[in-house]
Amino acid sequence: MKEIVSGNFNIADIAESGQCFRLTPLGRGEYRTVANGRVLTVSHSDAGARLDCDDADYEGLWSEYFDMGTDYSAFSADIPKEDVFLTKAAEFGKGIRILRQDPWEMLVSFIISQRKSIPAIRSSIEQLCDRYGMEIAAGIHAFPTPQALAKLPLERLNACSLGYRSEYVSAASRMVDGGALDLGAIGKLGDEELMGALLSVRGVGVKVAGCVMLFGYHRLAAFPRDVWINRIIDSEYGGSFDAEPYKGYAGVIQQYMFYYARSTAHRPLSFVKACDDRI
DNA sequence: AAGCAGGGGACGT
DNA sequence: ACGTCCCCTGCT
Repeated sequence: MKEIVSGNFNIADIAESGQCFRLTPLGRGEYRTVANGRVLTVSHSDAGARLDCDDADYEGLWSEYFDMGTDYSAFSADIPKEDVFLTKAAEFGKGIRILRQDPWEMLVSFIISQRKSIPAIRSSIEQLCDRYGMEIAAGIHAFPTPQALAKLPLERLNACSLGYRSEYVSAASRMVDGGALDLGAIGKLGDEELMGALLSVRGVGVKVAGCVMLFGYHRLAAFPRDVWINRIIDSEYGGSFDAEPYKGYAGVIQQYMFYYARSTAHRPLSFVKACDDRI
């Protein structure tokens, strides 16, 4: 058991921020994540969060995964007070951290995400993992390897509700498995070049590539624009938002905007009220 | 039960 | 730059 004392670590905020699909609520404020070929249970504590792991695993594995080396309070401190929306959004989402997730898992997950709602994305990914991922604990499976997916006939992928995305996932798997796309090597490229390399994958456009950069390669300058972000830019910023002032951590700003907008829109009134109470 | 909102990219022009 | 097609899931 490892307790993390930080005002900038809230596992519920992280789970709802749209960056991960395998961090799931177990009830009673507990969450389970599957990453690094391991399973981890995380719960709230008064001071921050409680991780169900020992010191060695924390130091060797989870500290990195939860990006504990980054000071998130510094980001919100930089937001100008005149930007009322962003100031509120950052306060609301202050428990968000950008997880350091696996590039391969992010690539496939965000290819699948296109034209799907978050519950639908989660469902597809769970089916893929349950059927083709290695069992790492009772009933819990790791994300499938490129090799495992590369050899599947399209019908197997279709059966996981991938729809027209099956061909994209299959092709990407074969690219990575065959060495045509080296996810480790492109991680050494600069932001522009990395974007270019990701865009060369069929089924990957600017938005998906941005998500892979931000969540799989921890390129905090990436600012993926999805329908929620565009909606905010329209309603709060008159149709154009300049992420330039936040260069270096625009992706963190994106997360605050996304999480705040989704939490206040189309939710039960009780939830919205609870949100207001926190500000 | 049935109707409907939700969600990016490829490709052709 | 813009229009069209892809076509199913989860929620109400």
